[in-house]
Amino acid sequence: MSKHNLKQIDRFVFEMPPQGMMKVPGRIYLNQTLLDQMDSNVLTQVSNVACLPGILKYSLAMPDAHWGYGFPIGGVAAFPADSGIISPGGIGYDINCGIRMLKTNLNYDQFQSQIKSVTDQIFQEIPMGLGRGGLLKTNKTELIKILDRGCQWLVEQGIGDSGDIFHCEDRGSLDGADGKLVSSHAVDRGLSQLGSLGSGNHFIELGIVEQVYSDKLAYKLGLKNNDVVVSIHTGSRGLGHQITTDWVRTLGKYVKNQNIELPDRQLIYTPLNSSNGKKYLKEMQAGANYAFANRHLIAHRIRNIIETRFKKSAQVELVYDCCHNIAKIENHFNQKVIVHRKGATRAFSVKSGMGLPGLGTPVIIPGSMSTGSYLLIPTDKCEQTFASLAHGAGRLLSRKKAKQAFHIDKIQKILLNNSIYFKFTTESGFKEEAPGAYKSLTDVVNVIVESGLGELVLRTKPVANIKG
DNA sequence: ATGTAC
Repeated sequence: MSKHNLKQIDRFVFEMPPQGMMKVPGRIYLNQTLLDQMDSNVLTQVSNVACLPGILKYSLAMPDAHWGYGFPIGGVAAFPADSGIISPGGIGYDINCGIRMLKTNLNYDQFQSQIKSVTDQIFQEIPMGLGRGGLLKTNKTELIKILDRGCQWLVEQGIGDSGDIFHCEDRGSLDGADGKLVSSHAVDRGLSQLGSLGSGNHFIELGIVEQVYSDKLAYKLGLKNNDVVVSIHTGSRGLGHQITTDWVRTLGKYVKNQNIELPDRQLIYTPLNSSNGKKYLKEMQAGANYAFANRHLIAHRIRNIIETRFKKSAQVELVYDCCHNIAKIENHFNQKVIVHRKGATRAFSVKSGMGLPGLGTPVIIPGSMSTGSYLLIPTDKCEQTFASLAHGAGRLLSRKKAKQAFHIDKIQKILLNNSIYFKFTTESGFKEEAPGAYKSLTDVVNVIVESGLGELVLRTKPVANIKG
């Protein structure tokens, strides 16, 4: 599948007509620049996903789409909940990788003198990087409760408050999760990492609200110009990875035994209503609850750091927490479906009654470490995308290419020129995350806004960034 | 993304 086979059906929508085994068309939301920059393997992956049994409407790719395991990152696909399938490739190894934004009641002027020391303290106190260590020591019994109930259990233990739950996708806990099903290997990996950032594109960023596009929407979110915010991007660490590894192995055998033909071996799946499908769903939900709890614990420690430093005059509250890698059972087009979002954000408009009162589900879209984030509110038009939007700027260069292309000094210079203080765990990880390794966040957000899928609320500017 | 291989 090449780019010239794409048919432009709207200003920012390109369609891939069904060919061969494709059951539905592919649809990609992008502009000409993003199309030119896009790896053509993404098109192949979109068309491969379109071949999966029972896929509804379209195989979708968001404007930040790039190459991934089986499905593209930025891929969205829905299947009937009663007769459809679930596929680990449509969720990703890092189950419920996601982003959480916190707001403070401090403005830039009040915070400025403390930026470096707060960042240093966060860097020191939050476990990060590839190794071991987590903020909360638990035993297996407690961990199973976290797998079953996510943030809700933590709040019952006195960690965080009800506001932390309310401002979280699915209130920080997925029903149906069953921690008892999770392999002891996955549990063991999870025990030592609960409350840790990880590595790769995981980060903690201090930012300020630089531009407000909608006073009304920003007010509803409790944000205004110059407010200091903190964003946390991480997922389910080794536990989620191990759950996925376990199921990729099991389902690989199933697909082989059933002689199921697939355009790509990485697209292994199982019927959702099979015994394996139900188990995988429950384990995936348990992994998602672990990721919610992980972000919750990191946020809680950052809250303590800031509140202690500012002598209790400071308040740190959750703006919203969005999942990026997850499958959800939802209603779309008058049907109960399972939506796979892999590197995509849930986007229900206010009409849905989901998310926050009078808003819908806020969508936080972070860029590279030099660009900050956008906050948007989905419009009713997001029905077209099974209530999904982009999740970031999207990689332009692979990790390998980024490491070859960028020198550490140059990245540091870019950040210093932008007055962004930074800390990182490894030089190679830092290079992989160079700003130049990412596409333009403005292009991604423009596609969303110009195609009528989202309304801009505000943009933040980074003042400090920590890379795991 | 990931104790970057079973």
